[in-house]
Amino acid sequence: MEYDHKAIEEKWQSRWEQQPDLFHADVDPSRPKYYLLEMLPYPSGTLHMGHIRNYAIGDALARYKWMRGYSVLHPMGWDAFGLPAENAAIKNKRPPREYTLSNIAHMKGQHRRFGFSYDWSCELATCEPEYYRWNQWFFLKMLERGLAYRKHARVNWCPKCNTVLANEQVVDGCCWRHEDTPVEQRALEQWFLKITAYADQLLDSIAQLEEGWPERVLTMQRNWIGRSEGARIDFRVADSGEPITVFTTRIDTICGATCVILAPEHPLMEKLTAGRPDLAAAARRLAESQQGRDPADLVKEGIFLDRFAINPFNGERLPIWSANFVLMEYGTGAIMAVPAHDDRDYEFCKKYGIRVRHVVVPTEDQATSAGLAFTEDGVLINSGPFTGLPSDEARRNMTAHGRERGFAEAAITYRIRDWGISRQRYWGTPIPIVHCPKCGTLPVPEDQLPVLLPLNIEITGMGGSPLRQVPEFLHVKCPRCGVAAERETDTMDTFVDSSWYFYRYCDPRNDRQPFDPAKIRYWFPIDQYIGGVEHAILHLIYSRFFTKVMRDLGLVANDEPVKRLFTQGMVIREGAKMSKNLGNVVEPETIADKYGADTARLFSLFAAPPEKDLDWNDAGVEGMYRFLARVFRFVTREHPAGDGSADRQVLRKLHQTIRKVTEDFETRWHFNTSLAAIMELVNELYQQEANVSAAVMEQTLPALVLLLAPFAPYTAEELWAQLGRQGPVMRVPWPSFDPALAAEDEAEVVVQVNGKLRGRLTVPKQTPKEELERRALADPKVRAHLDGKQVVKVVTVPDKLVNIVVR
RNA sequence: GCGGAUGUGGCGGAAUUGGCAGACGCGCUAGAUUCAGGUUCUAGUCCUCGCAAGGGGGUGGAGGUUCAAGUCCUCUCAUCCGCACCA
Repeated sequence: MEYDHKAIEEKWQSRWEQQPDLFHADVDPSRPKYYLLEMLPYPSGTLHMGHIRNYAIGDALARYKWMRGYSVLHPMGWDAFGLPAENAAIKNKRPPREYTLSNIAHMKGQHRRFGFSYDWSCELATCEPEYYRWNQWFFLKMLERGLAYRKHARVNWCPKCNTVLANEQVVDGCCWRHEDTPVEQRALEQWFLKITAYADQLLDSIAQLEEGWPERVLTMQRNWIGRSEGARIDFRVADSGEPITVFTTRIDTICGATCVILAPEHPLMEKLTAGRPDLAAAARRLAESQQGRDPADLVKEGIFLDRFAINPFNGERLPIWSANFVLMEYGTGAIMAVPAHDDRDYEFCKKYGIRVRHVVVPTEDQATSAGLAFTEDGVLINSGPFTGLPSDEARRNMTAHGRERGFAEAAITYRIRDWGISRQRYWGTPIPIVHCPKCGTLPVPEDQLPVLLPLNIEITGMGGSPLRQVPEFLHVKCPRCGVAAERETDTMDTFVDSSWYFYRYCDPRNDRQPFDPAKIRYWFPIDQYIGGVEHAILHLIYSRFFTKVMRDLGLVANDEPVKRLFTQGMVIREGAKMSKNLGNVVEPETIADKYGADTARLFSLFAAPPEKDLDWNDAGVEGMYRFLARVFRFVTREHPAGDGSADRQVLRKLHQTIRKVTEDFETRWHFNTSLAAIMELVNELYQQEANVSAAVMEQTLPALVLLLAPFAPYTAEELWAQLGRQGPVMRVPWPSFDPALAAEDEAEVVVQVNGKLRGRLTVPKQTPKEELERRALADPKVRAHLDGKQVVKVVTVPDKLVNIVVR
C-alpha cells in the first residue's frame, strides 16, 4: 500500500475532531498529573518553523505521557494584545480586534493540521475582556498592597513604537523590537509594579529551580537581579554639613577615596551649584551626554563643583565632582572614587589629575595583577586603626564602626528596577484607574471590572495614548465623589498578560475569580515548560514575580510556577535565522502540503537534539518522508511466514529500541537518537523479513507503530488501524521492554596491543577475564604484534576489551 | 573586558559511565528494477600508502594524566550567546 499522507491526515483530523475529549484531562486526583506547557504564541497570523519545532517537541512528550497513563494538561492560547495589531490597523485600516481574531482563526487551523494534541477547551486569548479583567483585578490587588504605584520617572522611550519600554525591553540601548532604534529618555507619569520588593525571594528561590532549569537561564536571572552587599556611608559637605550618601561594596578601600562623585541628576546638585550658573550649565551638559548613550563608547567626563566633603573615616577633605559615568538609577546616585582599587575610578581620576592612594596590598601568596588598579581583596595599609586587616574582616569592622558613629550602615543594592508597565498604546489592558480633580488618583472599584477597551476607535499612531481620543472612554464620573473625572488612558505592558496565563488555563471560564485555587493545587506546578531562551529574563522573571504575589494573596500554594524549563534551539537555514529579509524562510504549510505534517514534525525532531539550533535542510526533509513511506509500506504489506531463524535477533532489536526510546523520553529528549534507533529497527526488519516467524512479526509491528506514535501521530494512527487494532493510539499503553530479550548473549571483545586495535573476539557474555586474556594472546593476528616483544601488562575489561601492553 | 556554550567526515549529527571514533539520515558511487527519468531494493562511502593482505594518520591547535582520551587536566585559537561603567 502506498503512503498517501494527505488522505491519512484528513481522515484522522476529522475523526479526532469528533472526539473533543480526546485531548482533555479532568482534575483526577487518582491519577498522576502532568502539566505540559509551551509558551503561548503571539498570533502573527502564521506558524513558522520555530513554532513547529517547539510544538513537535511538546507534543511528542504529551502523547508519550498519555500513553504512560498520565492525566495530561496540554493547553494552547494566544498572547493576543500588542503592537503589531495596532500597526496593522494604522497601515491597513483594519480594527485590531478583527485583525487579531482572524489571525488566531488561521493559526488555529494550522495547529489542527499539524495534529498537535491540545485541549482546545481551555483555549484563551488575552485580548478578551474575560481574560484581561483579571489583569485589572491583579493590578488592583497589587495597588492595595502597595505593589503598584505611580511616579514621575525618566523612562525608556522607543520613537518607533511610540511608547515606553521596560528596562528589560531595552537591548544594547535600543528597542527590543527595533534593534536599530536607540531608546530615548523621557520623563512621564508611569505605573510601576514593585518587583524589587521580591528581589531577594526571586534570587533565593532560584535554588529550587537548579534541578529543572538550564543553568544559563538561572545565571542570567541572577545577574539581572544583581544583588550586591555593601554599605551606605554619609560624607558631609564641608561648611554646610549636608550629607552625601554613597553606596559601596568596598568600604575597606574608603581611606583610598580621593574624591566624591555625584550623578549629574543628583538632587543635591542644585544646592551644590547654587550661585554658580557656570557649573549648573556644565552639569546639564553632562546629563545630556548620558542621553542615548551607547554605554560602550561613552567617554568619562566630569566637573569639579568647587566644594569639598569630609571622609568620615579619616577626616580628609575630598573634592566633590559630578560625572557622567555615575548613574542616578543605581545605589544612591553618588560614589566615593577610589582610583587605586577600581578601574573606572582610576580612568576618571587619571584623566583629571586626581591623586591616587593605595590602601590595599596583595597578600604574599597573591599574584599582583598587571591591571591599572588592584581591584581584588588584600590586606589594608594606610587605614588608621584598620591597617593590617584583611579586606573581608575590614569590611565587617569598618561597617560596624560606621554604624556605631552613625555615619554608615550595611546595605544591599539590586540592579533590578521596578517594572514600568504603562504603555501609551491602544491594544492592551486598560489600567483600571480614574483621575479625579478632587480625590486624585483612584482605583476603579472591583465590581466595575472589567474596564472595557473601546472597539470603535480609529488608530492613527499619532500623539500619545490613543484612548485619550475616545471621549466615551475618557470621561467618567469619579467613583468616590461623582464629579467629572478622567480615566487612565495608558494600557498595560503585554508581559502582564503572559505572567499568569498558565493559571487561567486550569479554569478558563471562571467569571468569579481568576481561577479556582483547588484546580491550581491539582495541576501546579507546571511539570514542563518549553520555549525559546529569548524569554530567559523578561517573561520568566515576571512570571515568577506574579506567582509570588499570588501566593501572598493566598491564591496559590506553590512558590514557583515552573518545575522544569526546557529551552529549545532556533531553526536556522543557510547559516542564519530564518527571516523574510534574508529570503531563507521555509513555510511549514509548504512542507505539510508536499510531504505531510508528520514529515515536518519528524524532521524537526531528527535533524538535531532539541536544545541545539536546527539547520533546516530540504534534502533532509525528503529523507524523513522516505522513512515514513518505508515504514508504511512495510507495516501494510503481506509478510511471508519465515522459519523464525531471525526471531531472536529481531526481538532483541525491538526490545533494545523500546529501551532506547523510553530512555530518551525519560532523560534527555534526544529524539534524534530515538528516531535513529527506530530506523535501525526498520532496517533490520527489511533485512530479516523472510526469516521472521509470523508470531514474532505480529508482535513486532504494533510495537513499532506505538514507538512512532508520539512523533508521527497521523501515520501511527493509520497503521494502528491497518493492523486491525482499536485506537486511538495515544490511549494505548506504551510498550514495555523485556531486559532479558534486549540483552545481547554474545559480546564482541576488542583486542588491543599498546592501545591499537589488532583483533576481535566473539565470546559469550560474562566470559571470565582469564579466558579472555588466554584467547587474546592466542589470536594469530595479535601474536604477530607481540613477536619479539615482552608483555608488560594486560588490562582486561569483561565484555569490552583486552589491552596488551608490550615493550 | 567579564561570564557561559560550542568546535567530530562533503553536510546534519552519534558515541549517555575514560574502553572499537563516525550510529542514523542527507549527499555521493556502483549494481538490480525500469523503455528512460524518477521511485524502490542492495552494496560501498573519514583521510592516506598499498594490486592485495596489511600498515600509518585522524575529533579546532599545543602540551599533560592514563594500559587506554572526542570524553579528564593546563594553555591556546575560532565561532556563537549573555552581561557590560551597577560602585
